[in-house]
Formats: sequence, structure tokens, C-alpha cells
Amino acid sequence: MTTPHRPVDPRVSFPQLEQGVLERWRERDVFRASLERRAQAPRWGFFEGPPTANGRPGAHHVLARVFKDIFPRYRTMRGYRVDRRGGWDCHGLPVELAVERELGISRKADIERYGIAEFNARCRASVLSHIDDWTALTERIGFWVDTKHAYKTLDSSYVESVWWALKTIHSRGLLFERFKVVPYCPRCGTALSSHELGQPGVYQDVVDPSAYVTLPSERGKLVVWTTTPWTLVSNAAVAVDPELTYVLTGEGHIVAEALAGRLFGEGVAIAERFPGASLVGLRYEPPFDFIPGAEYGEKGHTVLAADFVSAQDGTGLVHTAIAFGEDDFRLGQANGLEPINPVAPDGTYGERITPWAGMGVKAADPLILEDLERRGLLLRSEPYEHSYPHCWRCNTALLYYAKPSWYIATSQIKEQLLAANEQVSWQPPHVKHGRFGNWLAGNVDWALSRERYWGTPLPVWRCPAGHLHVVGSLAELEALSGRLLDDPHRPFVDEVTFGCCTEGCGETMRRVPDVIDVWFDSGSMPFASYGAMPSRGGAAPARGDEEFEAHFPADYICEALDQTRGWFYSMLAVSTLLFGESSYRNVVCLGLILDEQGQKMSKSKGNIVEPWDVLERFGADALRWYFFTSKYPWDGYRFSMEAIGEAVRQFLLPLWNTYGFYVLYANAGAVARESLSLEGGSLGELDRWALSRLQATIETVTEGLDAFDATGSGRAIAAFVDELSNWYVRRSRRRFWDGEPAAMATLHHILVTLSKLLAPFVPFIADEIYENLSGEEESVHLCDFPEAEEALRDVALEDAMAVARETVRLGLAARAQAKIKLRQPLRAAVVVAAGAERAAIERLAEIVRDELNVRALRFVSEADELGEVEVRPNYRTLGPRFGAQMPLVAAAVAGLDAARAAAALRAGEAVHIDVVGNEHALAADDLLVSMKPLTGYQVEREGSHAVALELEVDGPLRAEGWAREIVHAVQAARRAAGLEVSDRIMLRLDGAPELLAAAREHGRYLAGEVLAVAVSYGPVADAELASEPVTIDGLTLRIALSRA
RNA sequence: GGGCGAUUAGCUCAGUCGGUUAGAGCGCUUCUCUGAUAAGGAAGAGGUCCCAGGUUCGAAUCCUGGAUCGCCCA
Repeated sequence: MTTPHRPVDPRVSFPQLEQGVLERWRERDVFRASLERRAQAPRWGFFEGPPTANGRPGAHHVLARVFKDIFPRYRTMRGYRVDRRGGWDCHGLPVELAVERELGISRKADIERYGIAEFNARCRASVLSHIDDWTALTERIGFWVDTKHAYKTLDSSYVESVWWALKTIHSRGLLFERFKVVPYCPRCGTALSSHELGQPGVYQDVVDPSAYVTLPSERGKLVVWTTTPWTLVSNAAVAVDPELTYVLTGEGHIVAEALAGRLFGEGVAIAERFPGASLVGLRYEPPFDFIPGAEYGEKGHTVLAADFVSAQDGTGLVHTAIAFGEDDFRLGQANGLEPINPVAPDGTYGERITPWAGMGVKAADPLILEDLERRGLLLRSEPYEHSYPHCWRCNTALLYYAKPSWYIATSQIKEQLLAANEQVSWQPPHVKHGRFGNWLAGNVDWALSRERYWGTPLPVWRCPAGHLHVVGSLAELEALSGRLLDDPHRPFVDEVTFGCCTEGCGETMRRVPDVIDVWFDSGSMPFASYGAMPSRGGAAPARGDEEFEAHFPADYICEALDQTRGWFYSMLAVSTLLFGESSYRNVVCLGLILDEQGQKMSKSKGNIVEPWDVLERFGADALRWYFFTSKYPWDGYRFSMEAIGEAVRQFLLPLWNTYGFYVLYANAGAVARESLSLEGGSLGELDRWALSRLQATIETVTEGLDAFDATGSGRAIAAFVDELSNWYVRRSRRRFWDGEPAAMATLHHILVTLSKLLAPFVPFIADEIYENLSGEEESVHLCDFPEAEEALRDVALEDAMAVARETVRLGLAARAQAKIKLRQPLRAAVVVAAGAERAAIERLAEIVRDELNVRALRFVSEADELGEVEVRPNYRTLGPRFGAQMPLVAAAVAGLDAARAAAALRAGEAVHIDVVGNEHALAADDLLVSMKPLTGYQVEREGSHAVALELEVDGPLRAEGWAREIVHAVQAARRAAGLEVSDRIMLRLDGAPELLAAAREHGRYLAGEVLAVAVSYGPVADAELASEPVTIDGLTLRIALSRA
């Protein structure tokens, strides 16, 4: 007979094993088979948020990818078709920056000198060069996603879909150009969108010089405060709150009354008090005269009324530079002031600012302060620490500029965005109405355009007369211009011109040279990944409708929490703009991965843990298990090698050993796989218990995974594996040695079922176990997910076993206290328990007896030789009933005759107590009855039951204990001699007569335990394998054995 | 300055509907078991449940305020 299973190596290398499994998946093309099997099944949709593949993937990417994997695997096993298509985000500044570094250039002028065509060609090559790193890691961690047919945001068809989207949005009047103050990166030469400001690390605490500057006027010296002294050169006005009270100090300074004390000391002399309104229209001398007031407009260099002035900090008078602030710009518009910007696009002063022309504005801050000081206008200057935005990629401090920029009017569809979000289920739930909901509620228009090179070109053409045309496809562009582009990127698209589409206008239309925000690219993936122009969008004819409709919306997406303002938003915004609903139904937000010190991992800090190191040392399953079960993923991780090692020790090895144990005995007994059956009524209590626990576990895991809770589900499996290994298998060992079919069938069934439960979590080990134990399918990943079988569930048995295990625990504790080894049998354990507990222990008495190594169990349930009854109030039932009288009730219960009360309750009668003169009846539920042990016994108790041991050891018990010690010593000798577990031996014993007598007395037991075909007594011969002599209770024993 | 979240043993984390002795794992000490185990079991040490108020018969849990940390926004 051949052995049914491959032998299992107890010293397995998981990384090596995983390579073998990967090989098998490749050979059998298991991923594809898993999809084909569900080809006709109902769909369950998943969208992969495309990573930017311009760098090597880190541990945080692995986190996202394993969470992107587990639920689609699970749903596939649950019978759904889960198409999983990978994607790559190809455009954008990160890619441009990498190429800039490669070329050793850093400015837009450099790029244009180098040539946009060549520059973009390098961008394309750069982004493609990293995809191999990603696909290798993706495969190694077991993330099943189709990378062969991955979508790329640079594909012509993708770009066309995005054009279609923008044309559709424009046709609804939601795409427009507007002058607006935007955060602007002078190094990159472009504005940043609000969600780019949402990238991690953008806001940094910096110290800037703050300045209190005096501006002379007829009424006195206006004192203004600013943290951006460089903007003072273009001061256009001063803003005040008309309703706030202002004062003129004895020294002629004008400030808000509320702030005068803070600025000049509490005792400052006040010459005059007046409302802000009285200052409005006042003309003052500007801090610098580079730009005359008239150039701004009629109200240049006058005091204006504003609604944003606060008396919280500063002076209550706000320096206003129209071009450099959101509030400033609005105020300027309201008062007819021009946004004159004396700063060049590269962040340096222009020619008009004579002394500092060509100098970076921030660098000029101290020079400006010096100049003011010299002219006696600087009242005070002090360092001011605040959080200030920086460019998310190049880390340059951003400037706020008024610039023309293209927008999508998302604020006009805010209500729809909020409504769409209501249909989305978030994990963790607080994100929905918290961080994300708040963000939506404060929605501002989407700043779409970027004055850059490598990106989806903005499909807007304009003629000198200002007429616009938005192009929705390459075909449309060809129809207009006669040119068919095979690459829609810059600079080729820039060269395409055509006659103005407006009737009667003879001008030529040229493309607005901007590219668009990459987040619009990735937010368009639900349709653009198919090159689709869905008919749902309205205006354009349907293209790719079928693919789009089949996959929209996704049931599940998953990214890190920092995507709330990134992809989560762009996905919601784009699909709400076009289709009026969210493109996803469920989201899981992942937290950040911190290093051991609790620091965030980031490229700039250089503390990234290299995932390959983890994979080579512990394997993908260990890493996956750690991510799934160590904590809820949105709380973030403290990542370390030790933590992963713990996942191996705590879970993977016990699992593996349980599996190895089964295979060892299945092979030893050569159990035929077909003969394994749970039918026939031969199952013992333990078998039925383990099977019942398994059903409960299946239920918990299924509920958890349905609710996107991998953590709770994984932990439930871990708890079950622990019970299986440390109770079921341990208690059943002898039955496995004997090859008992019921035990074999039970463990086999459990392990195969476990492999299916574990398949979404640890796909490698699960498949290895499945393949070796069942192999019915080519892979566990082709199986259906297990369903709990009610017939195998026995809750009463589970409860009974819990009580029995507790009893054993108490008994073992009692033994440890008495310092009597477990091998020494004792006559009896006396168990104090009543009611259901007693019934449970009696039901499982054999197990308890055997675990405790006692001949008999005796029960006491009343106040007799062991314990005394104790009654305590049950606050859970009595609390609501008595409320504030509860302390009196507790006192009354304490005053009861416990024995009589317990007896009454046992007899089904009520117990009566007196509370301030009123009698109340207490039922069995209202009192907790427990046994209180008498002193002088070796008793361990907890809660309502206790276990005592009879400690007296007589001759026969002593002999039996010795026999067990001898067996133990012989087993050690067998192992030392390197025998197989099934080898039979010839055994010879010599030594203390008492020990030999015990061995003789228990000769059959001894021979049976150690597989001796013959046992002889007397001096050990040279030819035999002899071990070192051992000592038992101070007596010597010599053991000699040889293979029979 | 505003929003969201967190804070429980040396470390990593549980803690259900508010119920009176707050748990697990790791680590440490002592003991123990072993025909699978790198494992298992028992005991011990280790707690201001961040702080202060409040609600309640009763608060780690609910409310208010504060502290610290993280993330996000301005």
C-alpha cells in the first residue's frame, strides 16, 4: 500500500514552500481557472486603484495589495465572478521629476530647451521600467490580479475616454477657466489642486518672520500684521472689520481695541475709540511705492471693509495683496482692485521691484524687513511658527498666486456628491461622515489644469477671439483638423490646429497648452480603463458600453486613508459628474505603516522596510497573516521583523504541526483516503465537539468577511486552530496512534475545511495543505467556501467542553500547588459543581479523569466535606429592578443563610429578602450560588466551581506512577536511539528492585506503550543499545533497547 | 485655529448591551508535560484602564472639559 500523503517536513521553510506553490499555480494556471469557473456567475466588482509605478514598491504597498486580494478571493470562493484587472498610473509630476533628476535639470525652461517630445518619451520609458518590480512583488505576495492586461493611463484609448469625460462635463457647463488664487509651486511652475494639498507631508511646520508694520495716514499710524513680508511690496489695501472697535493710542497707533493690550501692554494710553466703519475709505501711505495705488484701481491704498478680519490675532487690520491670497483676491474683486502680480512664474521678483529683482521672494523676507526698519515703519518683528504648505513632490514652499486656471464646478454638484456618499459603506465607518463627509461638505471647485508636460492634454482648443471647443475623441479631432494622432500626448497634440468652430469666426483654434491633474486620470478608470465612452454620459455615442456596464460600480475598493482626498474623492467626483452615482459601494481604508519607533515610513526619511527582506525570511503568508490579524488595519501598524516572526510562531507553525501530525499517522496507518467518512455514528464526543467548533468558526468567518472584517475572521480561525491543536489533537493522540477511523476522518475533514477557510488569508499554505490532503480540485482556490452545517453543530456539547476544560485547568493548578507530578496517578479528584456544570463534567468525566490522571471523579454540590455555599447578588438582573436600593439589596443578600437559600433555590422556591420593610422574592436568576472551599484541602476554585485532589499516594498508586516514569524514560531512550515512532523494540531494564517490581507489575502496559515485543530484566549486555542511567524518585534505572 | 481617530500590564493588542475580581500573546521567574510541535500546561511578578469632573445603585465602557500622540484641513 502506498502512503496517501507526501511526508510533511516539521522544519519547513515557508518561503521555499511558497515558491513551490507559485510554480504549481503557474503550471496549472490556477488564477485563470478560478475566473473561468465563475465565468457565468453573478459578478462582484473590484477596481484596482492604479499605483504610480515610478518607484519600487514598499511595505505599505504590500498592505494595500493583500487587502485588495483577500476579499476578491473570498467572493470568488463564494461563487461570484470577480474580474480583477491591474492598472498603472503613468502620468504626472512624480514621473517628470524622476526624469528631471535623470537629466540633471530642474526648471521648465530646461525641459523646453531639451525638447518636450524627447522629454515625454523619457517619461514614458521611465514609468514602464518600474512595472516589472511591481508585477514580481504582486505575484510573490499572492495578489491575484491581471497584470498582463493591466490598463495604463497613458494609453491613447484611456486618454480619449478622459477627453470624452471632459467634453461631457463641459457640455453641462461645468468646465470653465477662472482667475483664482491658487497654491503655486514656483519650482514646478504649476498650480496644485486641493487634493494635491491633501497629500501627506504637504503641510510642514516652518518658522517665518512675522512683521508688525506701521502705515501712516491722516488719522494715525495703521498697524498691520503679516507672516509673508514678501507680499508687502504689492500691498494694495488694508482690511478692517467695520463692526469691530478700534483705538488710537497715545503714541498714534491704530489697532483693534481687543488687541491693543497684547501689542502695547495693558496700561497703554487710549486717545480715541471708534468703530472700524469710520476708517473705511481712509487713504494711507503704502509700505513700498513700486506700484502706485492708482494702478490697482480707485480704492488702491485705502482702508476697506471685509468680513474675514478677526480680533483673534494680529492687529485687527489686515495687509491685503490682491494677487497673493484667497481673501485678498475676493476683497479686491469686490472693490474693483486689480490683481497686480510683480512676481515672475519662477517665484522671483520681476523688474518693477528694483532692489530685489530676480531674487526668490521668500529669500527676500529679511531684506524687506531691514528696509522697513531703516525707514522706521517696522514696529516689531518676531519669528512665527506655523504650518505651511509645500509642494508634495519637490518640497518647495508654495506661494499663493492669482492665476488663470481651468476648473470643474464640483461645488455645484455638492449635494449629489453627498448623496452618492450615502450609498457607500465605509470601513472604518467613521470616515464616511467624518473625514470624507466633512471634506465633501466643504467642497470647492476642482482645479484641473497643470502647466506641465507629461499628462493627459487638456482637450480645449481656443481661437484668438476667445471661442472654445472641447474635443471628445481622436476621431473628432481628425474630423476637425484632418490629422489623426497615434499619440495624443504633448507636443504632438499641441501642433494640431483647425478653423474656429464658431459660425462666422475665421480664426484658427489652438490647444490651451495645459495638461490635466493626474487624479482626474485615475478617477476616470471605471470607464477609461476600457477606453469606454458610456452612453450613460449622454452627449457622446456609446463606446465600450458593455464592458463598462458589466463592471460598474465596483463592490469593493481599498486604499490607504491618505486617499480620502485622492482617489476616493476623484472616483466619487468623476462618476457623480458623469453618471450621478458613486463608482464604488464598499471601501476599506488602510492606516499608515509606521516603523518600529512609530515613525511614518517615507522615501524622504529613508526608513522604508524592504518587503523582499520580509518575504525571503518569513514568506508571504506570514506577512499577510500579520497584516490581517495583528490589528484592525485602519489603525496603522508598527512594523517590525519580530512582529512578523510572531505571526509564524503563534499561528503558522501550530497549524503546520497539526497538519504534519495528521499526515504522519495517516501515512503510518496507511489510511485510504476513500475510507475516511464522518458517517456511521462512530464519532466520539471529542470528534463531535471539534466538528461543532468548526461550524461555529465557519459562521464567524463568513459573517466577518461579508462585512469586510478580515481581522475578526482571522482571529476566529486562530482561536479554532489553537483549540484543535492543544485540545482536540492532544486529547486524541492515542486514537491516532491506533489509527482509529473516526478520529482520522474527523481531523482530515477539519484540516481540509480549514484549508478552504484559510485560502483567502494565507493562499500558499492553505493550498499546500489542501493539495496534500485532498487534491480533489487542482487548487483550494477553485473550491467553494465552506458553509456551516447545522447537523454538525452541538452548542450544548461546546458549553460542556468549556466547563470540562475549566475543571481540568483547576485540577492542574491544584496539582502544581501540591507539587505532585502529573505522571503520578491519584485516587480521586473531588469536583465542586452543581446543576448544568456538574452535568457537563459528568458527561465528559473520562476526559477530565484522564487529563488529571486520577482514578475517579467525585462530585459534591452541597455544603459538605469540601466547601461551603456562598450566595452573591446578580447585579445584572437585580440592578434594573432595585435601582438606587441596590446597596441595601446587596446587604440583605449578604445577610442570608447561604446554605438554606441555596437549598431553597435548588428546590425551585423563591428566597425572600427584606429591604426597608418591604419583602421581595428573589428567583434563581437573581442569586449567584458558588462553592467556597474549606481550608486544609488542596483546592483550586474559580467562579462557581472548584476542584480538590486526594493527595494520599498508596503502594499501588506509587507503583503505577513509577511505571509511567519508566515508560517516559524508555521513550526518551527510544528517541535518543533515533528510532522511528513505529519501530518495535527488545527492551531490557536493570536497576533498583522497587522500580523493576513496578515495571513487572505493569508489564503489559509498559510493553504496549513503548512498542516492546519483549521485556527482560537483568544486567545490560554489551551488544544492546544502552542509555545513560536515569533516576526516578531517587532510584536508579538502566535501560537497554534494540530494534526488534 | 478646526475636524477625525487613538491612549488599557515592560511590549503588541482584546475588552459585547454599563454589572461590581479588566483579559490574551510576547518577554521575565519557578515548575511541568511530550509517539507531532520551533510547541503545550500551571503558578508568580507586572494595572492610577491618560487626567479631572459629571450621569448612574454601578463607568475601562456614556457625557463634558483637559492632556498627549497620529492623521487631515486652514
